[in-house]
Amino acid sequence: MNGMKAEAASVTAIATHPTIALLQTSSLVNVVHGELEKMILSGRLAPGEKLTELTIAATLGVSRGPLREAFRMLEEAGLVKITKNRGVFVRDIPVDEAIEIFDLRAAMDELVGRRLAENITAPQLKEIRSMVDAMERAVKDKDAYHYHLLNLKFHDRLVELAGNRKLTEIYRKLIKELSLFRRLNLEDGWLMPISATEHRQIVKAIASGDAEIAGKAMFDHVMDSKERTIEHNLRRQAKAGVLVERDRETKSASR
Amino acid sequence: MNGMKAEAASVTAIATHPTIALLQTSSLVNVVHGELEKMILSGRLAPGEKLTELTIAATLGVSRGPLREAFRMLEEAGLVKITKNRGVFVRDIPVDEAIEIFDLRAAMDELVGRRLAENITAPQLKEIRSMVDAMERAVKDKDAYHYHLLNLKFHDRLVELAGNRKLTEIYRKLIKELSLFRRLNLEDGWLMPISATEHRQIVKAIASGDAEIAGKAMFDHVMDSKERTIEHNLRRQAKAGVLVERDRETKSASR
DNA sequence: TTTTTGCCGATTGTAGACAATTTCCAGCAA
DNA sequence: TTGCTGGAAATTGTCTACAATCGGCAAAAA
Repeated sequence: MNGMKAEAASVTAIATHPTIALLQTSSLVNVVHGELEKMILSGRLAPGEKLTELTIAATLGVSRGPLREAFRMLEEAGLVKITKNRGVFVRDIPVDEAIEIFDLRAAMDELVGRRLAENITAPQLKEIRSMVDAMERAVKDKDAYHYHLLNLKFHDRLVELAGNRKLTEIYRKLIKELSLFRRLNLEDGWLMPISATEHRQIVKAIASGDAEIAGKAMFDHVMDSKERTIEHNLRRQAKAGVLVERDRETKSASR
Repeated sequence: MNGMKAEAASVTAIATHPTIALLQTSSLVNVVHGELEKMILSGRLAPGEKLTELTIAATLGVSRGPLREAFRMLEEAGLVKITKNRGVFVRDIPVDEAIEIFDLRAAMDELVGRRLAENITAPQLKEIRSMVDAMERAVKDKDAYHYHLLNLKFHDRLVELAGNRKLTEIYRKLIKELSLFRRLNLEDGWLMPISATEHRQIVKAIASGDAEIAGKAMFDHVMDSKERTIEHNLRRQAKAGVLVERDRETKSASR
């Protein structure tokens, strides 16, 4: 590579390179953890799926040591479940737990709403307004997927703007877990307009500066979102029957 | 237990022994994790302290593998910080983060108050009343340590009774992290009476069945508790001077 | 003196080997 | 067919060994 002679100089110089800086801070464990998380959240590794150490290790090209450490992190984050002597499985969030997470999120988002009403700045307000605009365009275009992404981003940004890092951290963990709730993703197409309207109201409440109203707007929105998601999910399950579930299990077992 | 062959019977019999049952469900990793957590929360491993793998491994009588896995779990839980190629350190929660945790806790406890006001049963109400009684006795006895324990138990029980397992899980994680906030533990002796009074009000509000009032009582209590703790902490720091801090850093650096 | 450079010990990162446990399947009996 | 029983294969749990990296110290240069 580049001149190895000037060692000291090259060290500081190299550290500015993003890829090298990454190597300096993140070990294999971090990389593997990130990789697995992406695979789980994207659905490439489906809920209930077994993660065999040797297989995954070979796939990612690492040994079992770092992989097991990454598994422990994912377990603590609630994305996988480790059973002694049996292995690691992608977690499947049951409806009860999804409901609990929504309720908790509602309380957290209420806090977000209050804080934002008190502290938001003009440019920040402008920023989230433009996000709402983008979502309304997605509604008009009937682009459910895009709307879904914007919606995630919108709420994430609101939490971030509330300025409580711990809150942000836990909020994001909850969202990740929630994404393991069966096919919560998109498909809630015809509900977009309602959701979009509520977003407009949220921004209005925040802009008004009334903490309680803004908090309530956020709280109600999440609770409504919960109702919609759960109900939609139950309907799906009823429609598809339990056969789908059995089919999926059989397929993964035969692999 | 019922008439199987000798072997099968003995297996099920053994499983009833608590220690054996533990061995069946928990691996070395879990044991080590639990042990380290206890040592950290009890203060035996102090914030900022370095946890050298070989040393800890020798102390606990395990190899580095399981220990490292336990470290990863503790890191994800926010109890230690892992720095690549430098090692594992017990985390030191800065004031900012403690404040953030209190604010978040307040929002969560507000939810707890609301839920309890709506759903609490008579025997449960009786139970928490008796806990408040016990705390008031501790106040009379000026037993700060006992009060501290009862206070933790009281709030933990309230969260538990709210019936949201996810909420309970995260609440407990936050409490653990918060316990790493410097000398939050006890020492807030003269503030006990105020806190005790607020507890009485909380129970009253819950018993009234008004969700919003109960929620607000919980919220305010946590926020007051935050103010007391932070202020108390700052005063301590000011009294001791910054010299202590410098001294500690110098000592650890020279090691 | 102050700074720099090179080496050495200590510690962490990763990989591989061995032990323990579970799972799967063939074979047999009811 | 159903259910049980061995035993082999697969998988996980743990340990040990080796490689990579860091921090500190001492010697040399400015």
